[in-house]
Parts: sequence; C-alpha cells; structure tokens
Amino acid sequence: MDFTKLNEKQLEAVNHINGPALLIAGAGSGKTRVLTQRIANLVFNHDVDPHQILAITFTNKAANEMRDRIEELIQGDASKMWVGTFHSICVRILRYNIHKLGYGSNFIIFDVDDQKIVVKECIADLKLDPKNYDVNTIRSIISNEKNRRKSAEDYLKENFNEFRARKIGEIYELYDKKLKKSNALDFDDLIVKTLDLLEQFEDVREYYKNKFHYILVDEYQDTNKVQYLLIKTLGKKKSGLENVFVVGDEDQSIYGWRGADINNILDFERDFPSAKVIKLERNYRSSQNILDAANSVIVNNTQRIGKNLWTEDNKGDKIQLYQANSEKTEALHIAERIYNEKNIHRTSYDNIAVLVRTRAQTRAIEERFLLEGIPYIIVGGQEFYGRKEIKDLMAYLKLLQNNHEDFSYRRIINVPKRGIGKKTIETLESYAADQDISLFEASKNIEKGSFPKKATEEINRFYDFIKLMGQKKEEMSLYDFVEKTYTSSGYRSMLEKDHTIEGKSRLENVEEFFSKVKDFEERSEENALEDFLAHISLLTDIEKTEETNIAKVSIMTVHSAKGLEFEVIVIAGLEEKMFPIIRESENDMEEERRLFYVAVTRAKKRLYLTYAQDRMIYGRYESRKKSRFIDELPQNLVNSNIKNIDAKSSKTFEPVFTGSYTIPKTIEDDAEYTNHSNKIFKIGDKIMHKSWGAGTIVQVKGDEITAAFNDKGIKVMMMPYAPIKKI
DNA sequence: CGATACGTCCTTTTT
DNA sequence: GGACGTATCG
Repeated sequence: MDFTKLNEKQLEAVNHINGPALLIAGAGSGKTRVLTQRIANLVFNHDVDPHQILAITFTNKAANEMRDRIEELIQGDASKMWVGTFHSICVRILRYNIHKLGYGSNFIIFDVDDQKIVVKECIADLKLDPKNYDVNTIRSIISNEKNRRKSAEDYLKENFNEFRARKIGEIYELYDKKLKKSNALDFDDLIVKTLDLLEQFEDVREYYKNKFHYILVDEYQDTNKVQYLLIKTLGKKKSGLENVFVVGDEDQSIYGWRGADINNILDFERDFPSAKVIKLERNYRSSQNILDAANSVIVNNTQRIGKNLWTEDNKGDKIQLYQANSEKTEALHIAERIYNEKNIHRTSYDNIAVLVRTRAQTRAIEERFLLEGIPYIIVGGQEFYGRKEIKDLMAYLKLLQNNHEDFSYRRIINVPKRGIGKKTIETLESYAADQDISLFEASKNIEKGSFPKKATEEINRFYDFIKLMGQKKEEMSLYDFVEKTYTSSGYRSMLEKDHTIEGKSRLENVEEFFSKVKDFEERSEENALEDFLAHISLLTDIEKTEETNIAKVSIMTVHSAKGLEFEVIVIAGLEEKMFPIIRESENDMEEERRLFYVAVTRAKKRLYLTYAQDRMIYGRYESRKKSRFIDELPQNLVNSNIKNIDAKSSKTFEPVFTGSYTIPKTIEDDAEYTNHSNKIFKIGDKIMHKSWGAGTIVQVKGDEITAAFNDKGIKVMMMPYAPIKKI
C-alpha cells in the first residue's frame, strides 16, 4: 500500500497496530484518510480479518464511504467489517439478542415525534395538568436520564421528596412501560439496551468482546456516558490487548446538551493508561487567515487538551463582517455575497453554505433566495419524513411489522376515513386496557352491540386487512409489499381523490417515498421490512436531505455542518442570545464557542460573518448586540462595514424591500428570465424557472406567483424578481 | 363527528 | 409570525 501521501503524524497513527490510542485530530487534518488507511493496513499487512473490526462513524453515509474506500485500498472484500453509527451497530446486536431482555427481535424504533406522543399520553393517563408538565421538557429529561444511565427507578429514588420531580419519574416509568408493551425502543434505548445485554449476559458479552479485536471510534468527543461504557465494555480485554483507537477533537465537542461528555476524550488517557496519543494539527482545508481566526477564538476556552492549527497554504482572503439592520437585510446581503461569489469568484453554488445557530433563522434567508432565484437546499429538519403522508405510510408499515403497536394503530385506524371516530376508539381503548391487550388484539373479536353497526364492520375489515398483509409480508418483495399496503389500505385512493394543490404535492411525496423504497431494496442486501424501517429511523439529518443534480447553496445549522467543508461559508445571526444562544453556565458558553469554532473551520477559502441590529423574535422586533465571538477574532483579519463600532448608531428600520436594492444581473441569459416589465403571468401559464425547471402557474396574487413545478412541487415567487420565463 | 375559529406558546442544537 | 391545540359550530 502506498502511504507516501501521509505526513509524519498521520503515518504514525496508521502504523499504530496494537494497544489503545487517542488521535486528536484537528479540523481538516485528514483523519478520515488516517482511519481508512489504518484499517486497510490492519487487513492488508497485519492479517486482521475484516469481521474482527468494529468501526463507529458519525453517519451511515460515512460508514459506506469508509467501507468502499477500504475495499479499494485492499483490493478485497470488507463487507464483513462492522461499520456504522452507534445506533445502527446497536440495532444489529439487538436484533440477534434482544429476546434475552424480553423484547421481540422485530422491535421498532420510536423517533422524537413518537416519543412525544407517548409522553403526552402518559401525562394524560396520570391525570397531570399538561400546563405544568411540558411534553418537550419531559421528553428531554427522560432522554438525558437514559444517556446518563439512570433508569426510571433510579430517577424516582433520587427525586422522591420533590413532588414534581417524582411525578416526572412516574411519567418516565409509565413511558418505558408503554414502549415495552409496544415492543418499541427509542433512540437512547438502542444504546442502553445493548449495554444492558452486554452487562447482564456473559455469553453475549464474551462473544462480542472476542469478535471485535479492533475497535475504532470516530467523533469520540461527542460520545455520551452510555456510549462510553459500551466502548469500554467491548474494549477491555483480559489479554490486555485493548485495541481501542479513538479519534476526536475536544474543540469540536458540540453535543453536551444531548448527554455527550467532553470528559470522555479529556480523560481517555486515564481510562486507558497505556494509550498512545497522537495529535494532528496540520490542516489541509483552510487558508491561514481562517485558521488564525479559529485559533484565536478557541484559546478562550479552558476545557482543552490544546492545539494550534496550521497550514502550508497561503494567507488567503480576509474575513468579511457585515452589520445589517434586520434579518431581512442580513438575508439580502447574503444573497449579494453569493451573487458575487458566483459571478466574480466563479464559485459553484454547491461550494457555498450558509450556517445558522437555530432552524428559525432559515426562513428569512430562504425567502430572499426565492426572490433572487438562488437555488438552495435546506439541509435536515423535518422536510420530508416529517410530512403527514409519509408518517402515515410509515405508521402502516410499523403496524404491519408489529401488530400490537398501538401508537401506529391509533394514527391510522381512521386514515383514510373509515367512520371510526373518537367515541369508537375510546370504547376499543378501554376494552383493550381492561383485558391488557393491544388495540389490534382487542379489535379481533369485538362484541356486537358495543359499537354502531358501521363501526363494527369497519374495525373487522381493518383487522382482516392487517392479518392478510401479515401473510403477504413473507411472500412479497419489499417494494411490492409497500405498494400493496398503500393501495389496499385505501390511502392511495384517498390521495388521488384530493385534487387540491396540497393533495397533488402529497401524491408526489408518496412517489418519492416509493423511489426511496426501491433504492433501499436495490442497495441493501437485506430487504426485510424491519431493516427498512430501522434504516429510515436512523437516517441522519444530512442523509435525509435530497441529493440533487443541480448545484445549490446549502442552508443548515452548525450542528448539521459537522464534518463537512465548503469553499465559502457564511455564518449568519452572530448576535448575543443567538450565537452564543442564552446559556446558563460557563461550560455551556464554552460549548457555544466550540460551535462557532466548528462553523469557522468549515471554510476553505472565504468566510462571511453577518448579524442584525434588530431581529424579529416571536413576531416583534428586538434590539440585538453583536456576538462576543466577533470580538475574539484577530481584528486585523476582519473587514467590516461598521464605521464606528463603539458609537451608538441611530437605528432606523430600513423600509421593507422595495425593489430598488435588487441585485444587478449581469449574466446575459438572465435577462430573458427576469425582464418581466411587459409580460403578465396568469393562471395556467407554462413557465420555465432557472433552477426549478418547467412548471405551471396555479395562483396569482398581485406580484406573488404560485407555481407547481414538475419536480420541485409548489413554490411561491415574487414576479418582478423570480427568474422565470413563459414557455 | 368533522371542519373552522381563535388562543396559546414558542426557538436551541439531533441520533 | 406561525404552528398547534382546544373551543365552538354545522
């Protein structure tokens, strides 16, 4: 194998074979290359069988890429190597062993939305006032407790003397009971139950300890306590050969709020005293100016091992800071910058990312990009899988996977409408509760007379449908099965009957869902329903985002940007209370600073920072102060539009956008798209949009045009600015 | 029983 | 400003 492209430190890491090691890998220091080459080295030069290797990555996509890359390097098969996220690896272990904990191996995974529904139900069951027990708060308490390895029982014990906390403990307890009854696990359970399994069953523990001779963990700084214990359990060997190789960067630890413990990386040497520590500080991504900026901010943190990024690259451009009047001008400025990047620097749209601290910030930016015809993509969020029709279809599949899962049953029993209303369901529920059986079970032999005739018929029909599909599941391919479910349930005809714009877009979404099913079926070896459901549940934010063939600007949160890089980065909303967001402790502030550090180090060539003097918060304008992080930058590296930073500027709201400030378009072919002065668009017109392709106008309200695009769904545009033409 | 009208609360961040 | 929940009506 050719190691010539590695620097000295990287080579040292790749050649480290036995014994624990900690690789401190600064941003852009080529750690992925090290990880893959080290594994290839193990297999190719040191006779390690791929099935003895466990590699934990941050995303499933990274896992697949890593496997491909290794196969290329060793010119051989690495399919037996276990690579994946903590969650997907745990699912794999659980499928084989969870029966020992009293669960069925066909368990389903509950996402955050599912969790909330359960919590809400618990609050109602315990007759607590929802005003005093906020669903989101309690969901996150339960999650945090699980990540700290505290069971409901532990929590109740610890909080018995405080009324409210005790009640929360009771909710936690009931929540777990409900999940167990539905044979469901939430995200945190996936790790916790795996750990339970390894601790409680010696045979399981020994099996996996013996199997995995080499363990690699990426993004170690973001592991929480349970994940840490999992690695320690698997990694501690009798032989003393603790081949645990962890890679991380304490300066990029940004998931404290989700239980990640920065001490896992800070204390690695204590846990594995013989650990070799290698530090990668040479950066291959960014210009020196960008690195200087990053270094100068992060030195203000105390929780560090300490490192200083450097590059042999040149100084590069200065950082550009822009103070806007409001979030609207901020967005406008960003659009201008992107326009210049495109036309002056010839930067492709997909080499540009706009990073924000909170999802709410994306709206203003998105609206401006729509007006200016800048193609963009919002990475992550609830965009696709959060849609009602997709969740409904998933509920059908979950119910078919596990007939006794009441939450899905409830969701779809009357979708499409089957005349089974609230009353009927309540009766069914109380019957099921009395008998301590699932709703599905309860609907099996409902007594005549307890329900209206029509309802009885429909419940029976639904029961038969589930039963029948259960048989089909075994004989059909995944795709055909999903298709059959969609059609036979009546969901398809329900959507097809809906001729509103919304209905049409739902149909399109379902089509897209089907193409994902097909995709999964083709790419994955296993195509059991349970694998598909788990696959969908465990997708990361980035993976949920459509891949497109047109170049687009990415808009995303800093958290989503972890691990990515772009030529040009815009960080928006650099204001106190926004970035850093309001935090309670100094530790929290350090995490905010790390978050900013992550954002800055995503940039290869140019970095633009923006903030607004006034921002719309909950529908009211609020005065803002610029972020402390701006002051932590080396001021000689920053160009800014602020004339006198210290002077109290007299603030005037700029008027709502009037059109006078529109970006000059210079590219020739733009003219025919934007010169609408004497063209009038009306409903039914076929148009061509510069980035969305062909579409039809469905609504015109003044200057506001709504059009349905063939591939992109419904979009609203401002007529004078939208890059469209009649066709 | 389902569709519309108003009040409420909200924003961190995600597997 | 807007999503989401409860109240009220048809």
